[in-house]
Amino acid sequence: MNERSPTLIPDTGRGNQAAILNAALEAFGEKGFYGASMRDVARGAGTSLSNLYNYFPAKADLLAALLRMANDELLSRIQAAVDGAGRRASDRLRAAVVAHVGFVVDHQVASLVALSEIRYLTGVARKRVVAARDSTQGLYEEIVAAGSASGEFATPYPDDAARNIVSMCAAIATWYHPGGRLTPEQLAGQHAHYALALLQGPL
Amino acid sequence: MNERSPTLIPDTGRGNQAAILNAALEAFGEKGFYGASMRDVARGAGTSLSNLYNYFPAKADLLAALLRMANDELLSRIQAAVDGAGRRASDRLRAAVVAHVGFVVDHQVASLVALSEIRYLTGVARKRVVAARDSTQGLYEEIVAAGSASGEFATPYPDDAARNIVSMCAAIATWYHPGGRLTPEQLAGQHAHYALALLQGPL
Amino acid sequence: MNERSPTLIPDTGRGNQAAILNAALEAFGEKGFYGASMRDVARGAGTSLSNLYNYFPAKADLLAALLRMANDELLSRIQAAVDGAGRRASDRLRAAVVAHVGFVVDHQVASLVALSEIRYLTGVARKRVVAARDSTQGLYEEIVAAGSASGEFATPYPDDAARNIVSMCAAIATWYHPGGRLTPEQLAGQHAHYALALLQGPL
Amino acid sequence: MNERSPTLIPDTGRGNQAAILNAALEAFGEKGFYGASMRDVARGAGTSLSNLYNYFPAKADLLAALLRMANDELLSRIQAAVDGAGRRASDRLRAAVVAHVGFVVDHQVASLVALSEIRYLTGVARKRVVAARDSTQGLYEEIVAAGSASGEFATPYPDDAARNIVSMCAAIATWYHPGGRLTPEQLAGQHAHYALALLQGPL
DNA sequence: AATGAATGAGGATTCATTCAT
DNA sequence: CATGAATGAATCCTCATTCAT
Repeated sequence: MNERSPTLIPDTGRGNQAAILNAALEAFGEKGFYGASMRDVARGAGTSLSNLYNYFPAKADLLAALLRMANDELLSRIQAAVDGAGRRASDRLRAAVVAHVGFVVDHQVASLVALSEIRYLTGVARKRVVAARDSTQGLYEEIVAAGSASGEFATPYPDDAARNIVSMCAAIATWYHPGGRLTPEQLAGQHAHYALALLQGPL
Repeated sequence: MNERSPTLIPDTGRGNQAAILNAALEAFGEKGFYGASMRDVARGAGTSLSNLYNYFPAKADLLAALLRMANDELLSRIQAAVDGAGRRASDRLRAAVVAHVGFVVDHQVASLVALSEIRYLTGVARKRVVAARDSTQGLYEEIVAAGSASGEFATPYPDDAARNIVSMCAAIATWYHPGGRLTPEQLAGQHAHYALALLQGPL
Repeated sequence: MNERSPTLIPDTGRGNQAAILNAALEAFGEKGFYGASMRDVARGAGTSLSNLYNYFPAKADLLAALLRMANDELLSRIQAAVDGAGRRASDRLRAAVVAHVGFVVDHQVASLVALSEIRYLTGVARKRVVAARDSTQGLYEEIVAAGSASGEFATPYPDDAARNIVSMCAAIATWYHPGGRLTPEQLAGQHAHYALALLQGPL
Repeated sequence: MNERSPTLIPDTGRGNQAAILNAALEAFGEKGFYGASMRDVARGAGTSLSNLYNYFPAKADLLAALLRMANDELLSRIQAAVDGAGRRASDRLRAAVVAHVGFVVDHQVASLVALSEIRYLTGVARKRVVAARDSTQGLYEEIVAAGSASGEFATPYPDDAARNIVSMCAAIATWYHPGGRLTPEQLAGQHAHYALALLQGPL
């Protein structure tokens, strides 16, 4: 909960809600959606099993809430970074990637859960999360398209490149260890470099 | 089982073993390791629940067998491709990526399962699969290192670049649809391009 | 639950706990630990299978609880009887045997289960029950040793004699039928006689 | 299989029958009738699961065969010992007990199984084993009755005393350890003493 | 005799969820 | 809001047994 990590899960004032969500995040992160039980969540949240249902009517709603928050936060971070960047597409892209990597590092577990447990969402909840994810990718596509139009980028496959940028950023969650060889800032810088590299024309 | 898809699961002669593995692959792919039940697998294999246990003493052994096969096949495909390529690092890298993408496309479900269900493996089984995965990445690292030494590549972070190449190839399994906009060959070519792009020096 | 049979299983207030223990006792007594299923116990207790696990986390815990109660009650009955008897070792022994036989008759099924199902206990639970059993035998050994020292008894093998006394009392559970030829009191008197007879010197 | 232990299980010449019975004895002794599985028995006998059924059509038949053999051997050993003893009831009783204890020590596991697993026998098989057991006790009752008639014994409860003699001998199986404090011969002598002690009149 | 494959019933246990308080 | 008790369905897995070879 430091400066770099504005809390993902809002303190709603409703006593245990945040504790429950945090416990669910941890449980899903450790054992997966099916592997984690509501009892695990209750234990982690320090409340009773039945009390969970006063906040979330079903297990899937816990996952849905988690994924919605994660995607919203990711999207708004990237959006804000892009808005604060200059006109040039490369600057905007760099800002987006730096924000993206920052989010993954700040909320690694949430990123991991968002990556691997979305499949267990169904119906409306799933559609909303997928839409948010698409919005994120859309941001990248816009930047790439603008850069292509302006001649800054030369990639023959703008949308595919955008997707790969997202993949690379998301994949960080699967291997990152705090305190590793690279600082978060270095990691972000590195990935900004990769993103720009992907947008080059034929070599 | 066409030319592009040498069977992942060997026909052992033991009647149902292949059927069981295929059913498990399908079930794990669709519902995840915990989400799929042994009944699902039995149904898919056209045998009785209890008979599964004559072939695999535990559910986790099914997953372990699947992941071992997938990783072995991926590794040997890439190895063969690299061995058959020329001397130049860029040619070798291109061959590796093309083989990699080919595998993911041929065995998309297995690739997806290998990507997302490995976490449910424990003990020795997990170690073996992780080692196989590391071997694959090691292949890329060798190629990148050789190319860096020869001056073909200029990336300042060779190992990180190798990891991102693997991430991009693996991620294909999460979105690819046969019959989509790109043929498998185009997809492979595109990713070979991305791989080389990642290895550029400062832009 | 009459005067002669102060309840073995305490009414804890927790609604079903006593019912579950009683049902388990009956089931284990009738079919043995492995032969009885948790479904049998649930049926006997008039509750659902899954609800059993709110009270006892495993089948073995049911057995452990049962055996602990039986041994505790046996030990405290004998202890109380001995404490209430006079100084003479023969009086104390007689009191112990009478109490022992009384327990076996009052709680025949529990005695039988304690005799034959203890083998299915493992780990700490087993150790505790074995210790309680040894305590009971220790009571007899003390009495016999005291009587030997005072010259009341002349047996050349005091500890072996004590063990046989216990064996004889315990064995009653394997054949006793309420309403048989002997009243419980006669049976107790008879066994008190046997116990003293065992302590004779060379004939 | 030394001189003191003429094999309980006859070598029928039918290849594996003896091995199967021995494995069943060991398995039932270790885990109990329900706790041991036919797979355990097959493994112990070094044969296949299905081959068991060529020798014994059901699991219960294995137990029945075992118990029949054990009881037959016990009975015939006691019978022979009594027949070889002199006229005096005390000599005959002593001989019976010595033979009885010898059997329990020689075939401790079988004795234990006979003691504790008979409950899992049903129907005719059970009746036959119970009858054999009653015959053994009958032998003791005859001796005691004869000794009572002749004035050698003075017990007021001849049949109950006989039962207790049997109980004491049988109980040896539950605690005996080869190489313990007492040699088998000492143990036998001790129990002969106890048996005679039980037959004394009022002390 | 001997075996490997097969099966239906049932084993203990855990699940998400509900309800009365 | 909060809880403990309760439940039916489902979990993985093992069972004794059968059958074709």
